[in-house]
Amino acid sequence: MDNAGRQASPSFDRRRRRHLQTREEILDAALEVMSEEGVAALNLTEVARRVGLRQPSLYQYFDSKTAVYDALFSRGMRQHTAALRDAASAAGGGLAALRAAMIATVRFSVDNPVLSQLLFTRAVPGFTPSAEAYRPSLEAQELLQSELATAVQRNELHPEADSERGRGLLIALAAGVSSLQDANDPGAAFDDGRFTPLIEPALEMYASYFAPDR
Amino acid sequence: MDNAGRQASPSFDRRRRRHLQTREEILDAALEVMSEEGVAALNLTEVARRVGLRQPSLYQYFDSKTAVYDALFSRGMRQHTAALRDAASAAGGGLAALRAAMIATVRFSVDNPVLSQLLFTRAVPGFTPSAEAYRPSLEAQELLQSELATAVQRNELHPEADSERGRGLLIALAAGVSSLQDANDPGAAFDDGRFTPLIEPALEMYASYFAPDR
DNA sequence: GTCTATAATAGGATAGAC
DNA sequence: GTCTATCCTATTATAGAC
Repeated sequence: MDNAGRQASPSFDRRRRRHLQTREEILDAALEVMSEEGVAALNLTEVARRVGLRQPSLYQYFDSKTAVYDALFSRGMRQHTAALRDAASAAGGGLAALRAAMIATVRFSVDNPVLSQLLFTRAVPGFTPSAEAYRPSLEAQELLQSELATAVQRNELHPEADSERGRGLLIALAAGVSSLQDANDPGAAFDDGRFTPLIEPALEMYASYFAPDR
Repeated sequence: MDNAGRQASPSFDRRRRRHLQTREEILDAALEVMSEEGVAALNLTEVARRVGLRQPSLYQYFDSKTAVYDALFSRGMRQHTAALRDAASAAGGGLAALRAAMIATVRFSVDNPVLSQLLFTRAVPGFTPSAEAYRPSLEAQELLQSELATAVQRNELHPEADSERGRGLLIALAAGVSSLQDANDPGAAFDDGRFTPLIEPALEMYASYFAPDR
């Protein structure tokens, strides 16, 4: 191959690292712009300005505006899945992990409202995520399902909790609290939100509805 | 006044009715376009084409694109409030009315996803509804609160249900089910939705959590 | 890899004839 | 009240020099 030697050289690695770093900066700037102008109103000229480039130079990093959205989607899904996984594993599995995961999800949604719109709603007209970008969300689903099974096995929840209905209700609670917060107290962080504390009684309500002895 | 005589004449009334009717047709077409292209991607040229007019003629009916959004918002809020009010009064007040109102809200959201995005989220960048357009939603809030009070008085719900926390949880349930449906099974009507049936156990969960004897 | 210049398009809004 | 014509601006994307 032509570039076999170049791939092995340290300068090539440095260049590639720099390239990837600039890509990240572009994505960060894109999120900023979307925060200010709206998810659907991503403006590449403004993004370029913020990273200190001219607009055509962005095409060295992304093939199109849609590619920027897709990279944001992919990175966002990975971040969300990681947050969920970390919270669940720190809580030690089972019902405690489910609680922690749902709280982490609300926190993520509220602290990243723009990204959440991109990830969880159809806010951007032409955009459909690629299969690769969508994949991390499958891991998150599996993780949730596995913790539900654990909670049932540990006799922390009724077996009915580990059904499509039970899973749906759990997710609906997190989605509901997030959207309530976003609609009625936008801009507030998770820890300052007027509605985010509702996730606690919501999970309590869920746990008592699916109590093991029912 | 100059037009005192004209206002009294039947032809003036006819003309005014026709004008208002065309306004409605424009709003309907706008919703159609938004359904296909995205809430934020309202395109006045396309709207004009669908109602059989040229784009500049729309300015006889609305001063600007924002005015179209505002009229949609106003009409949508009135429709939602009416649906909620009708459902509640048909159910006879109290807990039954609350259930009916929440189901009506989910139905409205799922059957009008685009309109719901405009009403309940910040999907359209530059747009903020006028105070007048926003008013009907206050009536809906009062109605909900009054039925909560009734349900407590009738000993159908624990007094704690009629608190900010209780109200928040109730609304979060409806919002959660709606957003779950929209995100995971978009396009389906309320009666065919894979997730809309969750509103029933959700309300059951709510009622048992706020059972009067707890 | 970044730039200038520019193409290509789209879409909101206004002027003025009929 | 509707039209044609047009303006104006914004913004994605490409060509080609350095």
